[in-house]
Amino acid sequence: MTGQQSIFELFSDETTSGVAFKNKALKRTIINHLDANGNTTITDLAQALNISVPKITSLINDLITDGLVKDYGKVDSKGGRRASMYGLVAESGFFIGVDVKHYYVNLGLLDFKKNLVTAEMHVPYVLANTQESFDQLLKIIQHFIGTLPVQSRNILAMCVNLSGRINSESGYSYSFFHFHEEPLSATLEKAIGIRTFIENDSRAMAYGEFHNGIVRDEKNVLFVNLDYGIGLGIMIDGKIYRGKSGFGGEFGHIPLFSNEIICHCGKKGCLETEASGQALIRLFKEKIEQGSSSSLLTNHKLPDDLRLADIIQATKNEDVLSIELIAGIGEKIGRGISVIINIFNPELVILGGTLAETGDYIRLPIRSALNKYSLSLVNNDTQLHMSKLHEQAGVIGGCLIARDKLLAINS
Amino acid sequence: MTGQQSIFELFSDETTSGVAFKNKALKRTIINHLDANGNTTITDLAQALNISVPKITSLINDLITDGLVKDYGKVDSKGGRRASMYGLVAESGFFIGVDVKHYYVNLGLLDFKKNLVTAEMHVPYVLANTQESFDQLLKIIQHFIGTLPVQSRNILAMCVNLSGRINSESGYSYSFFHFHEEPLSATLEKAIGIRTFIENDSRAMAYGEFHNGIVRDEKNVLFVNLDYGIGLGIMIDGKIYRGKSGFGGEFGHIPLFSNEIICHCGKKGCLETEASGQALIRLFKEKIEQGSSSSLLTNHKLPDDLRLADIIQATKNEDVLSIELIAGIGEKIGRGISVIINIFNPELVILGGTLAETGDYIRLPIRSALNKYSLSLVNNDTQLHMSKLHEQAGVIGGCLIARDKLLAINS
DNA sequence: TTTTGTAAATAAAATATTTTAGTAATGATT
DNA sequence: AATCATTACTAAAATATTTTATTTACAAAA
Repeated sequence: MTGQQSIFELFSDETTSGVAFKNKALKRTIINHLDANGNTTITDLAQALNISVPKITSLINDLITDGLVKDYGKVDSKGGRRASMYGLVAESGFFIGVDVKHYYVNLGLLDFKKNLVTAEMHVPYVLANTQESFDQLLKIIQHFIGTLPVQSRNILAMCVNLSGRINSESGYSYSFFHFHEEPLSATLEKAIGIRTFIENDSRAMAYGEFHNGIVRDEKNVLFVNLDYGIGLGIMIDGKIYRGKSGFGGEFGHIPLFSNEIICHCGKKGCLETEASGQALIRLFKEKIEQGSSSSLLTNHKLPDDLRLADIIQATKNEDVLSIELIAGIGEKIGRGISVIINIFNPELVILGGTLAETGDYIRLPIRSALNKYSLSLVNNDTQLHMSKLHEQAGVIGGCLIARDKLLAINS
Repeated sequence: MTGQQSIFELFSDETTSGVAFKNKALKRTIINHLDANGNTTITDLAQALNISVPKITSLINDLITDGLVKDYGKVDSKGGRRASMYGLVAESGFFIGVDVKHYYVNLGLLDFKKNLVTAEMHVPYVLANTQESFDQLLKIIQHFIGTLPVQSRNILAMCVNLSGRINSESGYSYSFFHFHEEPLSATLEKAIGIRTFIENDSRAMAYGEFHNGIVRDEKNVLFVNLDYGIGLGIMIDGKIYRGKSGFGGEFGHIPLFSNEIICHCGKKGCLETEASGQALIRLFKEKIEQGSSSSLLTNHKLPDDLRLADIIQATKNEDVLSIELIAGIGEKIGRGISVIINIFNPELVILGGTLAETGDYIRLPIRSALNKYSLSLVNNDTQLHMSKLHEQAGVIGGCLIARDKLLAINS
């Protein structure tokens, strides 16, 4: 009976009570259902939600006048009157994801039906913990918004992914841009003018894969982000797990090795010291110094700023040293993953991040290490897959987090 | 309007729909609320559940005629009419927990309000994977039920805790008593005549601590069971985590060491090979062979079947060798725990199981290992506490699992 | 004591929701 | 092409729930 209320109004509980409150809750339930199950009929909704057909009809009509739902035409029938299909309206709202990497930024725009409308990949940028770097990031975001084909007031929310320790609930980032008293999310929100969330990069990528990537019905999934560092995104019971202060999934710093390499976290023996992009680069340089050869050498010298992307590219050109080193790294990563498989007994482990782009070169050694180190009973339950969204995992994940946080989905 | 329906009826969804279904759901919600929040008033319930006062009144009256709820008298007021307090009825149903250890069984009876009515501890029994051992266990359970002061038809459910790999959803036990095609829970149910669930011992103990022990409002908690093996119970978002097939928390077999000791799981380097009760006994025997002295020696010889309990007792008598070895074990356990702290960033880690009964002898080396191996930011979030329920954790946890599975609480 | 302010409980009225019965639409069958 | 069986949808009736108003109960202040 309300009609024409804004999305923001529908998704806030303030000052409503009694019947109005219940109707709002029911509408949100319907939107959630349509989101999770796709377009459906009134009869199906009534059955799934245990609400009478006339009531669903009236709620759906409300949602249609609100512009959030529309009639997608009739279904085929096998005898009997054909039912109308109702579903979400893609254009009723948009969401921005900003995936900040070490040397570039990816940005994307998602519509209400979870389609990626636009993506701008590899915008050059150097992430550093300075005010200049932050200002630079703001400019990149503002420029991106300027290029978008949608009105800015239809952009409902944004999520910025950063590496390091982030409490996405409070909005504080501890590893980067922690310059003010106020949470980073609030600073961003003021500067950009859009409701903003922040999230750890690995968790955002994981979120993308979980809700718009390779995951289908699995509810307990691990996503391993293989990049300069090694990150972990955890989905439990269909929800992203963040830990007490948002520091869950610090997989790179579990003390798995008995070496003397001091990790940038200050401890010794971290997984990351031997099984990460950083470690790969270190080993690569060591090998070259010891006289190994590689297609990356020009005049017997490595480029000054040898990047992970270079080595990954080299494996695609069959560079033997790169391939060998990646196999070694993979074996160690596999040992790390076997730890979390034993603990989580997940349905699926996804390998993502730049290193995962080497495909079987990294997957096979990981697979064999899992067989070696995981309990077979536990291991048999667990599928190992490569990322489906590849380098877009972060943007898509970011957009989805913005969307789902705003709509209170999966929370 | 229904009145006088049985608990089983209320907690099954079959063949009900429409208003009747919704009323059942509401009643369950009320019971859940009373369970979680204790006795409360109609006004409070109406506010908390967003249901009108007259409706709550009528549901509460129904529950009273059902015998599930009763009036606990008036609250004090500071002006205004005094409200009646309503709460669950302790005697409306009972639950049995059976905690099967290596050398004894603990049994307990819990009432509807989560009070432990009776417990019979340390009933002698030797756990072995044989039919005889199983039959013996059945006899112990039947005898216990015979001694109880409540009618058997008021015992609503039972849970049996076993070590090893257990899928509590399907009811299959893989490490013990896997003699038939049918799930072990079904075999037990037929033999005893009470609705039966089975659960992994560490998870059951964890469940006890989570819902009736040291945990207050924490939602992300780890329970480490230090016994002959080393088990892990995981609470995430207030719910016990079981993993895909119920094999989650295989903490004892993470490959943390680079030793050559073959674990009983068949792998090398498992945490359990160096940080567990088994390892403690092995080390103890080695030390004695190498000429160390201990109060456990009689005529320079160890008892043939040296048990963990003996060594734990010895520490209480200030036996130096036992204390030293436990400190060493603690250090290694601490390294293992630091792995899961980094991954989970939990609010609380609870140390339980027989080894935890050595108190500070085990806690302090664990604590110092955590400082050494955990990321400090993550570690600062995490409290480390000893078990509150001690050896009763298993029985209480078992009873609670039976109760909560039947009532569909926390699921 | 009486009054007053406040809150709970109940009753009555107003709304809302479900149920039931009936109508519309459609493919399959005759 | 007409009828049948089936399902969606809609209208009206029946029931349920909330809202509002009233009564009851209680402590503190006058």
